[in-house]
Order: sequence, then structure tokens, then C-alpha cells
Amino acid sequence: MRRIVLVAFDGVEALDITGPASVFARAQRTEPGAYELVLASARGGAVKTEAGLVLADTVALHSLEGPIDTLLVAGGGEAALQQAHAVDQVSDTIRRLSARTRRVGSICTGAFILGGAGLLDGRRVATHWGACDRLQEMFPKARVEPDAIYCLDGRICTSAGVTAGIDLALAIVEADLGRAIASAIARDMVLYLRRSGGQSQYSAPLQAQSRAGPDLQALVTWISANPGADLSAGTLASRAGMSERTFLRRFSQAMGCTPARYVRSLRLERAKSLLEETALPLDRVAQLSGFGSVDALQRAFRSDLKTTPGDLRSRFGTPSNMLRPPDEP
DNA sequence: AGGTTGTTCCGCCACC
DNA sequence: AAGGTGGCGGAACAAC
Repeated sequence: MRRIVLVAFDGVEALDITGPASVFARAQRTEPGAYELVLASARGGAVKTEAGLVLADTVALHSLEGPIDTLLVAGGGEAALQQAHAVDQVSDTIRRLSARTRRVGSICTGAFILGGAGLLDGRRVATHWGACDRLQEMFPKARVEPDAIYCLDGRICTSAGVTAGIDLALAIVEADLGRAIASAIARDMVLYLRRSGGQSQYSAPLQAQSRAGPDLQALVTWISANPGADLSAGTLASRAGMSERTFLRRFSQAMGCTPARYVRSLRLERAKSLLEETALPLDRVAQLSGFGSVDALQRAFRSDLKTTPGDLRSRFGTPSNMLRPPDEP
């Protein structure tokens, strides 16, 4: 039985609590005895969320006894967070609790409380896109990843804003109980097990600051929508209206990886989803994901994923729920 | 399984 | 002068 403690405070973002809670509750239903869910707050008792929903009967943090499997601190608006600022006190308490906790994490701006507890030093960290700069400023030793939906770094797990807490919870369930169960929960909640792309797709500022500007952004969007198209360096360059040389420079600068690398990982992602979510034959999967042939698909799997397409499908495929991609009759 | 052929990517440099 | 751009060639890598 893994004890999951969700930490709330007045003004907490309701979804930061209810999202992960729903995920863990479903996991508990699927695998009875897997999790015990505890709602906690600094003082205990009722906590009023930003949305006005009241969480009755939270447990006082200081009264928690015994080992904790996972401690997750929720986030909220700045005002609420400052208030929870008895935050220094909360951070202290979290620091103390973390000593007997296997895994400590945060959702959204909850990362500030972990930071205050000194738990983020040297760790890769995610938080709401609107709070990345401030978090990095306040905790210079943390390695804030502005684009990440969530980060798992050792025992510290953090997620971007609000609904990203659900993604994090799914990742935790996946780590604990396996891919099949996490995948089933995601389907039940009508979610992706792994959403594609980073949080920058939700943030106009992040997109704009993705230094290359909107020309490349539009191209990247187009690439994601057309993994099967001709995405060779030369073609992409002319699509972007630049020379190959300049395109290479600008793309690497903006995206942090070369065009070919980006295209390849996109295609692998696409192929994985098609294998897991559909019953399409391998040659269709290869075609739709942009690998020219089954052979190319298999080689890519072997070298990047250390497995084969067939093996992935047999382990993670979902025979009872075979979907057809939109372009299939 | 391994050699041939193609592609990608980067340093260098000249040119706006 | 200075910073972005683009062509060239070859090393490294991937495709077939």
C-alpha cells in the first residue's frame, strides 16, 4: 500500500488536487490496495479551493506519522501561494516530511514550496509556464525546464500547470503499476497517456521567445501534423524559405536539436502511438509515421528504443480498444 | 552482416 | 565594423 499525500492550502487550484486524486482513485479501483490517498494541509480541516469547492477534513501535515510513499504539493495563484506563505512554515514541514518520503513532487506552482524546502537543488524541474522565470530566479540551483509537461528526476517529480498534474500522476502510476494500467486509466479519463509536445504549445510568450520566431513555429506545427510527408532537411529549408545552412542553424538554435533528430523522434512517437492504439499492419504504421518501410521502422526501433515494433505492440497494445486513425476508412 | 550510397551537420569563409 | 546568411567540403552517420 503506497500512501500518497496531496498537500492543499486555501486558494489552491482545485484541479491540482482533484486531477491527480482522480487518477490515483482509479488506480486504486483497478488494483485494490495499490494506493492510499490522503488530503493534507498545514493546519488540517477544511480547505477552500480557488474555484470555491471545499475540501473537507484535510489532515494536518504535522500530524502525519509513519513513512509516506509520495508527497505531492499542489499549486495556486500567486496570492494564495504567498498566503500559504506561512509558506516558510509549510516548506519546513515538507522538508522534515521528505526525510521519510520515498518520492516528493509538486504540481504547477507547488514547486515554489519544494524550492523553499531546498528539494530542487540540482534537479530538473517543471512548473507553470508563467512561473518558470521566477522559480529559476528564486532557486538558481534548480534546473528549470520551461517546456516540460513534467519532470521525473530521481525522487523529485514536478509538473507544469494545472492539468499537467494529471499527466504527472499518470506517469507515477505508470512507474508504480506499469504501462498497461496507466494506459487504461488514461483511456478511461479520455486523456493521452503521453501528450505530444511541451507546454510551450500552450504559451504564447514561450512560443514567441522560442527565439526563431513565428516562421519556424508554423513550420514545426506543420511538421507535427504531417509526419508522413517529405521532411528532409532540404525540403524543410525551402518550405521555411531559407537556405539549408541557415535553416539548420536557426532550427537548432530554436529547438535545441537538429531538424533530422527532431523529425526522427516525432516519427518514433507517432509510430509508438499507432502501434499501441491501433491494429494497423506494420507497413501502414511505417507509412503513416513517415518511415518509408517496415525495415526502416524496425531499425529505428532497434536503435532508439531497444525493442521491436511487434514487441511494443504485444506488451502495450490495447486489443480491446483498437482505434482507427482519422484518415482510415 | 557488411559494403556502398546517400544524408545530415558543422567548420570555414566569403559575402552581404 | 559587425552580425546574419549561404555555399562548400568532408566527417560521421544512416539507409539500403
